[in-house]
Amino acid sequence: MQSRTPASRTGRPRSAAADTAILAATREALVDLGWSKLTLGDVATRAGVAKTTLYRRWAGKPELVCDAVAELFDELELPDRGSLAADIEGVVLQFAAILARPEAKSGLMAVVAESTRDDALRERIRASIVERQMRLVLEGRARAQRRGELPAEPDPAESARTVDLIFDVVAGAVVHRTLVSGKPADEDWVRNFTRVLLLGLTSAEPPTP
Amino acid sequence: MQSRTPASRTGRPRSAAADTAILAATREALVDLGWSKLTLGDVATRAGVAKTTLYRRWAGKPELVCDAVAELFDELELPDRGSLAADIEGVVLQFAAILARPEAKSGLMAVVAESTRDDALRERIRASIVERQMRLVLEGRARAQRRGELPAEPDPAESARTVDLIFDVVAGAVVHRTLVSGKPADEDWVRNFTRVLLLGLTSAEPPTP
DNA sequence: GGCATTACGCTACGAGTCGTAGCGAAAGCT
DNA sequence: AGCTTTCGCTACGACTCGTAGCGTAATGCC
Repeated sequence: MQSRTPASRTGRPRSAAADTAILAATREALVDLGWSKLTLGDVATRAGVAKTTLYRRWAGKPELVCDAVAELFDELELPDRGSLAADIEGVVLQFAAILARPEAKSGLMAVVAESTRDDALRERIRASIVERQMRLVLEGRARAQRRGELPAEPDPAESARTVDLIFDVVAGAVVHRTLVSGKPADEDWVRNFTRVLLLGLTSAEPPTP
Repeated sequence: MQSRTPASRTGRPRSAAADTAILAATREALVDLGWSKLTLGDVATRAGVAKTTLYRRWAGKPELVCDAVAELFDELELPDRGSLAADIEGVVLQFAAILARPEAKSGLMAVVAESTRDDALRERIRASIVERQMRLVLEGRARAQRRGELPAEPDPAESARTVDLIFDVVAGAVVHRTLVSGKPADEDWVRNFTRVLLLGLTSAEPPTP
């Protein structure tokens, strides 16, 4: 996950079971203690490994929690529900369900907060968490364009800007609803949100006089 | 700010200058050290007060940083720029400018992360930070309805739901753009965002066949 | 003016966490 | 076999936390 892959095939290999046990223990500790009271020593005890083993694999608490939280987003999928609106509603509901879990709530925002002063951590988050979400947006958009539900955008720069905008709006709204407003992103809310988003993306532009 | 107001008018009053010095020192420490390395002892030294004075006024680091960050949002205003689109663009640009400052980046997300396990802190954030932003949404919407740019919504429940949605979309998108995607919410982005949002809010709803 | 009351600065303290070093044993590869 | 790397364990200095205790300063009430 984080170790160098180079051809160091000699010596005792690292226990793969330890990795999964540590990441599971990290999520368990996030639920029980939250980010601030979570200590690496406690995680090591929960995982049944020595504290030193943890420090050999992860540089610190942010990196460990980043990897532990990232696994939560592995289950995100983009099933074909027939229409763009239904596809969006499905993915957003999945995303909201993950964010509703306490280990995601406690961990995700804290790691993002740390990343504002740590470029390496920011890149780690981008690669292991954001990347996967962004890919769903790209897939969904391409599928909708094939269906003719969204206009094709020939200019690649303009297209990239649109994808970025969609991504920030969707992910940002769900996160803000769940973590800041503290209200559930339930089916009613998602339906409303999807309606507004789709109208915004598909409506003809007014002449902006 | 956080002390009880009751008629305890006897005894030496708390120094108001100390409050402002402490909050300013907190923001300064946020810039220099970030959330995780910020200690109350260091803040006390920067502010020129004793560490015990800090603990007499604030329960802990999250409460202190919450108050320090909240003051950043005092400057938010809603000038009348003539049209709803221009009003939104103005406010969003103000909001983005605040979020671009390092003390806001480091502090805001960390406090929100803490609030996921602390109801009192969540309420403190709501009252001192979120409340003010929400009021701008309400004002802007009422103004737009007076101008006829947005449809009047007679049902109060439906109206509240719409306002909540707008708020989460606007604040969430800007925060996500700035802190997660790590890209600036500049004029181009804000113009694009405002266009999509307004189209979503003003377009006639399709009959969802 | 004197008195009660509260805030302040300062020092010191136990408790807890951090990240690391050092050791012997275990588990692979050639 | 022999070599190499990981693992579990213990112990350690350094640091931060939040609080207690004390003498002093500033205000309101009489």
